[in-house]
Parts: sequence; structure tokens; C-alpha cells
Amino acid sequence: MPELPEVETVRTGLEMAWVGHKIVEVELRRKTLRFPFPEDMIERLQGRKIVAIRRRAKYLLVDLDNGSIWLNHLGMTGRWTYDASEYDGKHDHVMIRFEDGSVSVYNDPRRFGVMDIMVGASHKLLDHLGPEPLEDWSGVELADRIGGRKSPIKTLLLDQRTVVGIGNIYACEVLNRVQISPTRKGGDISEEECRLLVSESRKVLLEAIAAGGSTLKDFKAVDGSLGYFTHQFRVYDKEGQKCPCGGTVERFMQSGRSTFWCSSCQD
DNA sequence: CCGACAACCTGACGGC
DNA sequence: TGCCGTCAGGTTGTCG
Repeated sequence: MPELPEVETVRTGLEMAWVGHKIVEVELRRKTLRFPFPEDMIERLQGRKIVAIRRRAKYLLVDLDNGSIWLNHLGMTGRWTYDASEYDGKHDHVMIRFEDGSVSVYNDPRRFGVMDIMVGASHKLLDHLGPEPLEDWSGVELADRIGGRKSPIKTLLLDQRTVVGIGNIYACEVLNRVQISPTRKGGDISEEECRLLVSESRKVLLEAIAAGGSTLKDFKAVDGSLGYFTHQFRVYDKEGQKCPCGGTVERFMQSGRSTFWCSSCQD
């Protein structure tokens, strides 16, 4: 489900619902998602007040009032909702109840999501992550990182070591907007093109955040609202349809993922 | 070191 | 109606 704009949309929603509230009850309906829940996750959350919710890459970092951090990743289909009146959906795996009686439920059909409690400031899953595209990224930085690489630029943009937050939708959209072929080798991308990739990536991500993310099937914000950036897709999931340039959108597989692009304007 | 690929899991959809 | 193959917003680990 979530790339940076979707995670950011969820973060904003959770921030409004959770910050300042104390967790009084946590219930786990199963022992694992992608990894097992930490043994002591329930005890570490119960009785804690949430003081802030941050995002690093596609991870949500929930700051607790004792200094520890509750790490969340939504995988492909993870979703938080609040004020869920029921907690018996087939894929409702986690429930947290706050002091004021409100309830939030984590639902995740494919269970690729992750939850963990960080004790220090670092975590194995965060160690290798590249720059935040909306903060400390630049054309020079990107050129540095992909220089000499033989992998296709599409694959490199998806690699969270190159830059974080970009997934399959936005990688396709950005490459179409800058008219670069997804098959170009990283090492063959000029510094000027890197600058272009950086500025256009930021633009697309910000537009998508403003639209509340992209809803393909099941993505929804915490309050249930849909993401409207889907309507601004130029190529993603548009095989056979018209690219804005007049060409036709094509699809092929790269490293196991579908790439949507237009051979008329991207080269 | 690098890149392709399978694996994790459920559900939706199209073809027969 | 059912069965099978394919694909889906992500990430990790393995193999050549």
C-alpha cells in the first residue's frame, strides 16, 4: 500500500488521533507479522503516553513518554484505523485502547508489516537507509550514489539505499515526467539529469502528499478518506492508455516489478 | 561487489 | 462453479 506520500498521510492522521494520549490496553491477535512482535511489546506500550509521531523512509516512529520508540512499517497492505467500533475483522491483528476510550486497530491482510520497540536511537532496519528525498537529498548526492552502477535507474530509485520513500508508483511517474527511460544504467545518468530527477521526485511526492496519497485498492487514510493522487497518474497502471505526450503506455517487468513507461517520450 | 530472483502472505481477477 | 496462473503499494536474504 504505502510509499512515502501514503505513509506521510497515515502519519498525519495518527498524529492528530494519538499524540498526547495514553495507551491503556494493547491486544495482539497473533504472534507475528513479517517478524514476530517483540515479546514485551504489550508491556512496553501499556501505560505510555504518545508524545510524537515521526516518519523515516516508509517507517512510522512513534515516540513514547519514556524515551523508547515504537517502530511501525505498513508493508504492502497494512492500515491503521481509529474509532473502530469492532475488532473482529479477519485481518485485524493489533488493537490499542487509549485512556479516553478511543480505539485504533491495525489491519494487514498480507502481513508484510513490521512492529518493533526501539530502545536506543538506532535500529537494524533503519541502518542502511539513504537520504530523505524531501530533506537532505541533492542532484550531486544522487549522481554520487548511482555513478558507475550498471543497474537500471528504475531499480536504483526503488532501492532504499539510493533514496528512501520512492516505491513502484512514484518511480514510474518520476521517470515519465523527466522523460528518462527506466532501462538506462545508473552510471549513464548525467549530473544534470540527476538534478532533474531530484527536483521532479520532490515535486511528485509533495503533490501526492497534498492529494492524500494514492489509493489503488485498499489504501485509506486513518480517518477512512481515500488518496486522490491516483487521478494524476500519467503511466502507472495505465498500460495501453495514452501518455500525455500522445504515445502509448507500455508495461514490462524489471527486477520482478512492473514498470510502466512511454517509449515515445522516455529515452 | 553486484544484480537477478525467490520468499514472505492473502486476495482479486481473467482464462478455461 | 471451480481451479490455475498472474499480479499487487515492500523488503530481506540467497545464489550465481
